[in-house]
Amino acid sequence: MTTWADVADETPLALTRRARKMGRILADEYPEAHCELDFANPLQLTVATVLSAQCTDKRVNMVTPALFARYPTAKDYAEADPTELESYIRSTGFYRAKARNIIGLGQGLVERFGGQVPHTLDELVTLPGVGRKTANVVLGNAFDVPGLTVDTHFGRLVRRFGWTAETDPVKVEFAVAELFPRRDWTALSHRLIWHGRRICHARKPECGICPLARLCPSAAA
DNA sequence: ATCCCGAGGG
DNA sequence: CCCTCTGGAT
Repeated sequence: MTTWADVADETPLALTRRARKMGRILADEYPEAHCELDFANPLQLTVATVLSAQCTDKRVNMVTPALFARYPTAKDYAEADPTELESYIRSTGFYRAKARNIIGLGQGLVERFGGQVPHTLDELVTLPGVGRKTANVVLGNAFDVPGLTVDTHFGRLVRRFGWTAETDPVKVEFAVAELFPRRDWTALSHRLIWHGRRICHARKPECGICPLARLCPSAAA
């Protein structure tokens, strides 16, 4: 078992080795882990990811077919009536703010990026509703640019694992980036999120059936 | 630090 | 009833 006392004494090299062992176990456990938002192009993924804030992917996928049919292009969002757009996305929560962001997102894309979703993090985060986490989801899943998507699951798990004690998402991202090669970042993000949803729940983690328990200080308690 | 906001689970 | 769900902007 790995205890918190062990983690406190762990060298950077030992931490890297333990983290990568855990990463391999997750890879074996979730070989099929992938983005669970339904989308057919970068614009759809960007909008779906904006909608996914504080909402399950399953619920986002319930509203996006009608939404994407009604608003096929960035220009359609840019010209959308807020009340009508809200009616499509109401059940995802935060619907007024999300509708406002998505209209601004469409306008930003039309005015500054020729109606196309940009391929860099710096450009993506200039768009309303798109923060670092959303930008990394788009890069990793629409453009095959490696990115760590530090959301609530990701942060909770890596702190429980003792990979970092940081709570600031950007610091968490940089800390985990040190532990894994770049090419693994996107898949690792998916696997952490899948594990968080299936076993390492926020409320009642199922350490008894967790394949990582032997290497996780939070399971030793 | 607080707000935005709806739906489902324990 | 409270907590949580792949956050972001003010």
